[in-house]
Amino acid sequence: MLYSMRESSHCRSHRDPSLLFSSLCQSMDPSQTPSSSYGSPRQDVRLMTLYEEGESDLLPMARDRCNTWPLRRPQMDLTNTTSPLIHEGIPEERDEFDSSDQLNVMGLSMGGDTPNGLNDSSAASVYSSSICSPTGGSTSLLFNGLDTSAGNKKGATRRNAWGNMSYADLITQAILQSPEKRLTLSQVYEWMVQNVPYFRDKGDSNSSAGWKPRNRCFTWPMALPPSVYMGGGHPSISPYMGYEGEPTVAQLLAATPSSSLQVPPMDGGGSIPAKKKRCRRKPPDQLAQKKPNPWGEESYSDLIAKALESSPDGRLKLNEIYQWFSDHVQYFRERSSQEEAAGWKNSIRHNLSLHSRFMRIQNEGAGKSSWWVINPDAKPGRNPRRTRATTMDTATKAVMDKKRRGARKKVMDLRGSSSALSVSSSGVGGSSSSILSHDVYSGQPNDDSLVSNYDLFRTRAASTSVVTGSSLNRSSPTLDQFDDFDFPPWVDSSGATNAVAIPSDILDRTDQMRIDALRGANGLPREIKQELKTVIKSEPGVAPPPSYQELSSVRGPQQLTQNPLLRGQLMKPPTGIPYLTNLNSYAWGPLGVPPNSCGVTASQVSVQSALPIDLENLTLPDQPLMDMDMESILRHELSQTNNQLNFDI
Amino acid sequence: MLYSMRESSHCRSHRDPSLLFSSLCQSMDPSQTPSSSYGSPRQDVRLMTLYEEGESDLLPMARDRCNTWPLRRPQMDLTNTTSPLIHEGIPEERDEFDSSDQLNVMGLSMGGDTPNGLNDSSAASVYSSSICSPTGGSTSLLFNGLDTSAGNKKGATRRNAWGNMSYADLITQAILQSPEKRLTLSQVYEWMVQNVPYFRDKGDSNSSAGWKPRNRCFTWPMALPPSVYMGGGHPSISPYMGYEGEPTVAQLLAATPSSSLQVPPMDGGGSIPAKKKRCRRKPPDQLAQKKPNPWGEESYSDLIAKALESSPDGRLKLNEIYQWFSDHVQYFRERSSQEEAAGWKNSIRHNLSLHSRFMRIQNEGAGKSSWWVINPDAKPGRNPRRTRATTMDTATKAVMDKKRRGARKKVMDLRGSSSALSVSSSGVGGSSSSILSHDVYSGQPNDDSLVSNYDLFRTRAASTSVVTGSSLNRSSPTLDQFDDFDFPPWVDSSGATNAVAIPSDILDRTDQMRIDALRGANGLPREIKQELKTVIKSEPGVAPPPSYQELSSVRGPQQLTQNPLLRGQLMKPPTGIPYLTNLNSYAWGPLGVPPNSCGVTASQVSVQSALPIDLENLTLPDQPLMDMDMESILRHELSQTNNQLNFDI
DNA sequence: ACCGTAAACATGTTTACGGT
DNA sequence: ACCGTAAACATGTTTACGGT
Repeated sequence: MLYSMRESSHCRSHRDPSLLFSSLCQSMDPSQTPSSSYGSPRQDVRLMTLYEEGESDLLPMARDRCNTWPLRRPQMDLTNTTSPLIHEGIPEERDEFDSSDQLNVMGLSMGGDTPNGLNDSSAASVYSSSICSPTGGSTSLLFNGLDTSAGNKKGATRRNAWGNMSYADLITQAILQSPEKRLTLSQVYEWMVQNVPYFRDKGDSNSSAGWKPRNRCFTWPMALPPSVYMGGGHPSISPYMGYEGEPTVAQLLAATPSSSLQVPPMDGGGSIPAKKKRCRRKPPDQLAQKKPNPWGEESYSDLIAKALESSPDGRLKLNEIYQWFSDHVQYFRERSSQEEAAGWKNSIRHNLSLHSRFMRIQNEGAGKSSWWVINPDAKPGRNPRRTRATTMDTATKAVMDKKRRGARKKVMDLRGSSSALSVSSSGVGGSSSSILSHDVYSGQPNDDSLVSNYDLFRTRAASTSVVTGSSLNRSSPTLDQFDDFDFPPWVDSSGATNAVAIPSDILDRTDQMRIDALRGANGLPREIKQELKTVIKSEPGVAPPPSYQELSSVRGPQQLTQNPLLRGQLMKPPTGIPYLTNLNSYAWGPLGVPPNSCGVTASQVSVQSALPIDLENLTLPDQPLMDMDMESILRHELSQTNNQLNFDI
Repeated sequence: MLYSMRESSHCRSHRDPSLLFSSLCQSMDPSQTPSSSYGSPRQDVRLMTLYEEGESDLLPMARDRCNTWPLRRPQMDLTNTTSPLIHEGIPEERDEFDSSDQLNVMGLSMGGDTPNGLNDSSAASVYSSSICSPTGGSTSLLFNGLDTSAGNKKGATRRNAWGNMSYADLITQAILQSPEKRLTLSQVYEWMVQNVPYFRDKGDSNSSAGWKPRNRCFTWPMALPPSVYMGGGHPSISPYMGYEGEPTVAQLLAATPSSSLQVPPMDGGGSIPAKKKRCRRKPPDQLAQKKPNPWGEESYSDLIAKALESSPDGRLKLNEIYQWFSDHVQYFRERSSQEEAAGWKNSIRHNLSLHSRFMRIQNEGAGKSSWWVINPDAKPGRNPRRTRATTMDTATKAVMDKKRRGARKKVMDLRGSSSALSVSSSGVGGSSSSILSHDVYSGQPNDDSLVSNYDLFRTRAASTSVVTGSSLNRSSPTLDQFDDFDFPPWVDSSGATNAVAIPSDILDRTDQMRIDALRGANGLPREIKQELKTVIKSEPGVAPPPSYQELSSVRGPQQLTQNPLLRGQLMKPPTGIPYLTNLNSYAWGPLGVPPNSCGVTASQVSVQSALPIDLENLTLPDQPLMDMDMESILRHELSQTNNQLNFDI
């Protein structure tokens, strides 16, 4: 029999809504925390409840295989009805439909029996199509089939969250159990959802990101039934121009392979162009609310900034940002399942990378992701975005090319030089010299308001970013990026002023120390300030910011109470008492280091008291440095001093 | 008609071997350089030659969508016959066969005409099945079809390397042009190869990584024909247990969907278990040669180390490592096409991450990838691998868990603390203090041979890696990693010795400066040393290492000639003239800084002459520091000095 | 122009598994 | 046990595109 297009519905919910309900509950568990480390097991342990075979103590976690799954809301939210957004939101937005939807168009009944006598002699495995299949209602499936024949030396180890069977095994099963011994991908998905408990809560047509193999390109139209595209008789669709060979009789007789059971989306029923046109109409409810986003007024960028500012250290890792979203915004909390979160997580990453407002800071330690901080040079509030790709014709593109590269370079400098401003323990000792480039690089009287930290940033980045070129064959394509670097207007890109970038280039890079300096310089946490003041006030003399809790536990609270700098972490340091970690970008500024167009003088400032060598005689190249190895230059310059370096202090 | 299994061959080569030849030439162009920056266009420009429509000046590059494509050699190498490896190597290795191979089993002829009169009214677009279809021999296909109906305001921009059509468009075309209006993925691939010029050189059944959508899981058995798995009558294969509904008559009549035309692999013809068993038999030629790998004796790890050591700076970015492989090893050079390189590139990344022999160093600047260097603490030659995953049962796993975490943590420390040893410009000034932890951390007399740089590394990493915990809700899962950190045996993990990690923790992090220090400490480039000596000798007084070429061009060669340190970059610096960038780990050592179990003394060494403040009174926590925020501690400690910091030097 | 969303990548980490 | 290979991820960057 053939299902009619309209009356067909998703098999699972069609047959057993209660099961769908329970699996939805699972997938919406807001207590779930995102995973942090690469590939570590024991995450998503909640899924263990779906697993019904033994040896459940060390299940590999189920991980998100795709970051860009389109985040359509599941059609119903049965677990959390407190948020109007869920019901006002995206559910009706079905113009970008899933492949199984598309496959539904033709409709197709899948037989419950095995009509063809293919001789697969499956003695061991017992699969039951637990929900949809006419043969079974069992929700507990056995997965002892495919491995039993071979000596399963490793059978004790469960390879996947659903058991020992690989995807290949499962798919093989699915295919073998199909009448034709072949399935479309959608049919395979469906089979998985129906027959593997683990996937049962992942089978919504629009929430299968984690395990469906079409992980990266979700617009891939899986064996679209012709009617979807033919329906409107779209004139741009070309006819079949010929596939080699003649179709077999069987092919000609074959029906369409669809088995999913949902109706096509409501999007413009008449003409569906082959070139998929995204249509994202804001749902009427939300329109009425005038909220720009379903979660409220804030943009992603705003929320990220909020998250970062709410962190005592002003920094968060990507995962922590995710978590902040889940913890603080109901909309995202309600979409924290693996599948649902992929989209907004993608947006977070996108925004982090895109906005000059944010800056990435390397987090040392293998396998640890970076810190994200507020860019201290970003104007408070929403910042203009960095160059964003826009579709334009070639000519425009060519014209804009150089400009764009320059703009992007600036952003890269800004963001990449985070550590350039960091302060080291030697900085504590008073010999940090990053301020040099500030004074020096502007090439004019000490105009802090004009120059800002930006100069510090870009100087260093311009000089350090190119050392790549030292590979033997000079074939590294990365060098091309810097061929036509745009200098800021106040920088003489061909003169000696650039040469003084050297001192800033070899700056220390204590990233983590730097973070507070950033905040001190500009990006102080606004929202959180009052919040933490309150905390401090409520526990006078005892309450450190959360990040000091370990410290407190180690040393006892009394030592913390006497420390004004501790509290100062979240405020601008009082004038005259420079922030410890603020030396480079902040503390030196107020002290009025005299501007000098020669970086050597600045070197003196920071170095002379510590070093007996005479760095004033440094001869610096009179060309821009962006294609030079700073290391080499510095080494050379020091060699000019006749190696009279004396480190025996 | 049906092709018999044996006589069938790949359509393309079957019909037009010359075209296959030319496209193979394209895909094997060894001059191709790997891409470097994220998503930047203009890479793979060689593919432009395949593009035959206008507006070719700004084509988006074709990027590799999948990193893990199995690297089977194409069946023939027509462009480069100088290497015996190509012909001795993998070609016959066909046990891990591609999906289209599998689909071939049943054979299927695809008609060249459109037998069914589906009414798609394609007025604008003209597709020709240029190679395989009986209708066309044209190699130039027009892709103006699908977009013409809608106002193509943005039609001027080519969205993909092959034109404006999305993958979806193309697939839609393919499907619509099929007799049944449905295709398997393999058939879609085949259609693409046959009908889209861009993909013409990418259509080898085992080299389509870049554009085939099954990007991440290549073992996905795409609608395997039953015979592949049923052939041996494997007992573990269960029968079809029931798919909902009844099969249609058409389904029952339907033939298998295969259209590719190759024979199944030679792998164990009798019983092919559903659980795919990887069989990688070394080809006989290679066996005879006794070379462990088709490219020779070296492991990936060896080659990577060679690459790094051959770099004047001892560091390379991932892309540069790729390039080195392509440039220096014929086997890889011959496999430098996007598809073919995916596998060995994956292996390179795998090795980089896996071996403690390698260390990643953050490269500042947004969007720039890290430097990879030789871990100075790695023993020369092949290093024992870091903990590698082994399949084991749950009990063993549980037992080993803690141990493994400890071991892995060590590796992480080793690798993550790269920048801890870096030297800053302030280091140039003489106030770097990273050696402190060396003296101090060993907690015993100055025994360099025993302690090694490892101590430096791990101290810092242990103390800095945990600052994460400061997020407000303490829910960051990353903290869990450090719950049971294993200290090296010579470290008192609960005593005061750890406290002195502080000075090293707040070290400067001039990563790039650090690299030579690393080499000085241990990982000096062996192979390249003689090579570069030769260069220097052949051009006495003029020849700098490659990385100084820009410098040379800027300043003229004479300045370089006088610089012993320049040449010293690739050698250990002469005693008494410490490497400029070597201060932390190297230069201080020979000077014999007296060992002291209190880090404060070390601080004095580096700081006292530069700073008026008295850091000797630092009170340090008497607990291990790995769960503390160094920033906070330092700030606190400085606060103990009553804020009498004076930076006005 | 800004933004959310989707997507295509590059880079990096970890686990699995078969061959030796 | 080491290694090559495959694979499944996480993280980060960039482009595209539609809505406003």
